[in-house]
Amino acid sequence: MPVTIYDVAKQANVGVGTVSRVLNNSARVSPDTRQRVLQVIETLNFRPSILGQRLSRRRSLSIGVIAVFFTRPSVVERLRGSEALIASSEYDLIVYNVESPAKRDDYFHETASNQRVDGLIVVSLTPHDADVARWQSAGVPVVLVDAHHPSLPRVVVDDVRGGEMAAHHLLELGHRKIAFVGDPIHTAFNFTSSRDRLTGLRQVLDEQGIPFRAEFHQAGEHGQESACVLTHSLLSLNDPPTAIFAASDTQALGVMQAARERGLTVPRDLSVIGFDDIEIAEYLNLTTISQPLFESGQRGMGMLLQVMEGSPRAPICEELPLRLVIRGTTAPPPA
Amino acid sequence: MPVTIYDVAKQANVGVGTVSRVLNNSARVSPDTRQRVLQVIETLNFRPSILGQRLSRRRSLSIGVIAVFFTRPSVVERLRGSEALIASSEYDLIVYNVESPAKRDDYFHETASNQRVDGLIVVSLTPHDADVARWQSAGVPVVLVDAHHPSLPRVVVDDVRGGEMAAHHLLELGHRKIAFVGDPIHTAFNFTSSRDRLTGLRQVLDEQGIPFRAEFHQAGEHGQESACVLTHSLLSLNDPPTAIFAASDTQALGVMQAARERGLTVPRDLSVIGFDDIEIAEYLNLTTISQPLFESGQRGMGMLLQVMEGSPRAPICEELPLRLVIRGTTAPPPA
DNA sequence: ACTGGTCTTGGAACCGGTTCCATTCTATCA
DNA sequence: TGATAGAATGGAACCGGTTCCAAGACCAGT
Repeated sequence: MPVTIYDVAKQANVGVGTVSRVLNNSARVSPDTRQRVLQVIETLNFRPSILGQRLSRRRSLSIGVIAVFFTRPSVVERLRGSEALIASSEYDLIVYNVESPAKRDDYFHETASNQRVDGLIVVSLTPHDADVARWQSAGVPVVLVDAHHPSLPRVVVDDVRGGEMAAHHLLELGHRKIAFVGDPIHTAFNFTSSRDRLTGLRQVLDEQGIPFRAEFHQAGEHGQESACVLTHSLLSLNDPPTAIFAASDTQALGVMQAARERGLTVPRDLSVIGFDDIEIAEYLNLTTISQPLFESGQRGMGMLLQVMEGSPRAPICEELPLRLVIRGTTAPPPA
Repeated sequence: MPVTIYDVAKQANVGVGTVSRVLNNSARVSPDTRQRVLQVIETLNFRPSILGQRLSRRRSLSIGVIAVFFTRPSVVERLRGSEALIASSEYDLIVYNVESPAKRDDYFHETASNQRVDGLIVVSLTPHDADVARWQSAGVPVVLVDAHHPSLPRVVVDDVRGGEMAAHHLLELGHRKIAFVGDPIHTAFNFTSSRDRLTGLRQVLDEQGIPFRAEFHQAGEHGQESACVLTHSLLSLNDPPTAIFAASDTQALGVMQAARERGLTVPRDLSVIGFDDIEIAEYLNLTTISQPLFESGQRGMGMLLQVMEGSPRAPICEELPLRLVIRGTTAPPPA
């Protein structure tokens, strides 16, 4: 039923090779032959089957993105960046949403065997050496976004530095009692950003000779509700913090909610700083460490396309800049 | 280099047909032959090429989603729903992000020609009859989410009814001066929801004999900033509204921002009601009309999978329920 | 007229599966 | 024992493109 390249060839009185050459308008075809073939393609309304192309070229013409996808606004923003760059290419974008370690491993495997994708972007997930080896032996280029592996190109931010920036800001405002609300140190997904941000905070406090009290470190499942609960226990302490650094804006929302529930005014009674600068942060007037989310996805895709073009240089680690965005949720501590 | 079905066949001393039968473990193969083939598959670490399968089955084994994608939180939520359902199937999810009418038309065309996708979900975009005809003649099943077309199965909400619900709520609180902030009546994408929600509002006002003043209808580009600007002009009127119905939560954010900028307290000085119940609405304590976003994506995908299984019944229009969620941004008008 | 080179072209082989038909083998029954 | 049905299997044909090789056409130079 559908019209194939053979139909076109017959109709135009040429061989299939010639039609193919016209389609991939590269090889040398005489102008009038090309014209005739194009004419027939037009009248028959022929569109080459992508399935046939994919098999014969041994390329899937699609790029996969594996991410802990929709649970975090930051990830959506990164994905937007990747999509923006791919839209003008010949590739389709396939999304693999990870919701459990098992799912992650599934996808890591699947993308490495049969030629499901020509290239892969992995967001915020750290692959094991075995995963990397599998991708390499399968010849699948992989770029990491917001994750590290020594033998993979990647685009990252310096989370430790980000933690330091938040710490300096709060110290400069006069805070000495600074608490941290973040993810668990060990998560099923091996997330490192929350841990690194805490490290930055502690480094600065150490330098300044300010002890970081154990009870000022609160960790729990990523999310607003959890952060709210953790903040309540912080604010119930005998000597509560005057400032809270949340490992993400989402968690900062929970912190502010807890403050509101206790009748505290931010930033008069409590300063709050977040991380990421997701869209809603501006509306909420949240002071935060801004990282270029959209750009990270875009640059990751850019690097991937380059690698796929065949520039097999040593894996690049591109570091995107962080920026302290001072808005309205931080102020000097109450007198 | 990669191991094929022929390698397996030779090694196992059987024909390729037999290997194929084992792979699709359906046809009758003797137990010990199956065992032997599976053994060889294991030792050779054979994974059938998805590209070969796709061509021979003439199916792309993937499902596309066309959406005005990442610009709206509500769309992300719908997409999550679709993804959740597809993850356990054999299909890959390809996302097509529409950013202009031209892009939309591109995607509408592409998905209808060559066998790019086996099925399609279209979110919040209304296809033309010509588009529908093209998909039908190409045999591509399509399901609409948050959009209408008489010959396509779809999952929708009753936006007019939603407008009525918002109107009743505000009237019951005692408001008589109710304004509306929404999208332009005619958008490049033919969005209807904002228009329908306004219709609902006006119907109720008409019934109650309350005139709807022309200057109380403000329309502009979808988004927070635009809504903020529009609200300022509403609040600058000689006889300003006491309540504003925003066509979406995103726009309600802009409304509240404008109120804040003018030193007005919500809901004491001004009541605000939104639409959608996106995630942030709960945090902001926003009164809104809640629609099941996640579920809409999920149900759409469910319908699509059904249609693809081959239940060619008449196109179903499934209507999801709306729900008034009273939170903290609506109150009786100031005395 | 013959030689050698370039340009254009046809079509077979191939990519890696699925499917169907023909064949072989085995068991059952008259 | 021979006929027959059914199960198991091999492999050619096919899906719809791309690619490569050989061959034909054409031109210039001697």
